[in-house]
Amino acid sequence: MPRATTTSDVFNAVAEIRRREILSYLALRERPVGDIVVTLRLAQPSVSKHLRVLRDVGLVRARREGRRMLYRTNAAAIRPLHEWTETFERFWGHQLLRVKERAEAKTQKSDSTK
Amino acid sequence: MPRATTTSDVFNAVAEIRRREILSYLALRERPVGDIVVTLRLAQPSVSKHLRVLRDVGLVRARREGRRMLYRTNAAAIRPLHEWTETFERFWGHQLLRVKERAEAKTQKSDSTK
DNA sequence: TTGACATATTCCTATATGGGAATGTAATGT
DNA sequence: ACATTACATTCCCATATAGGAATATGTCAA
Repeated sequence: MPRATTTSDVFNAVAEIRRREILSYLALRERPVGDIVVTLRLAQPSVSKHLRVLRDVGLVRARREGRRMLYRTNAAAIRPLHEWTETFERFWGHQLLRVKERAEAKTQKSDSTK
Repeated sequence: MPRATTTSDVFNAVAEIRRREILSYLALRERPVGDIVVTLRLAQPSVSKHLRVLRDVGLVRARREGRRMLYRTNAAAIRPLHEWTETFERFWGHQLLRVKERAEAKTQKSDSTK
């Protein structure tokens, strides 16, 4: 089985660094494709393809303005990612504690850790 | 060019749902491989391979205890991900505002938005 | 209509999967 | 030494890229 599709979910979509860069760029404000091409120095077809992926998972929204397409980041779609990482937040502190605990256990050198 | 390696960074490593499940499971406490196999109902080789990826990017730590290998999640390695998503946090509110603004603009139906 | 501009799609290719099956390796018990 | 338990690695394969090149689509201007 191959890897999951980039459009299968937000996690897969942001796995690509170019797409993360695009998201950061479009978070500030709406921009036409050409601006992304120039600013991030990517080939135009490449940008269009990345935007397609981001659009499919709802990470960006688009609207047409004349010949140009204006894209902007839909920050709300990043929330699931944020929330998932947040579930680990409480363990950051715990792990420091564990290091301390192990250090103490070592000092006493009697506990068989089982 | 193919997709980046799963071990290229944390973003790619967590793109796989099985690996996210493993991380959640190992966040609570240290576990041997066999427990993951039984609990998450995955083939043993599959679990070993996922653990290998997670280890390579520092998302889990391992230590041997007799025949068993005990793995645990290294929550700190998830921080970069958490911090990246956090940069978008301030836009969640802004976007709600924008929706409101657009709704109001529509009501007045006079502004040509440019 | 014709041309120019802006973006999207298609075609091609090398590559990195993730799962299944089979096999390799390490540690323990007898 | 040998069998058993617990993991790790290797081999095979179908599949989804991401980039480059070429082409298609859409919009405006003269």
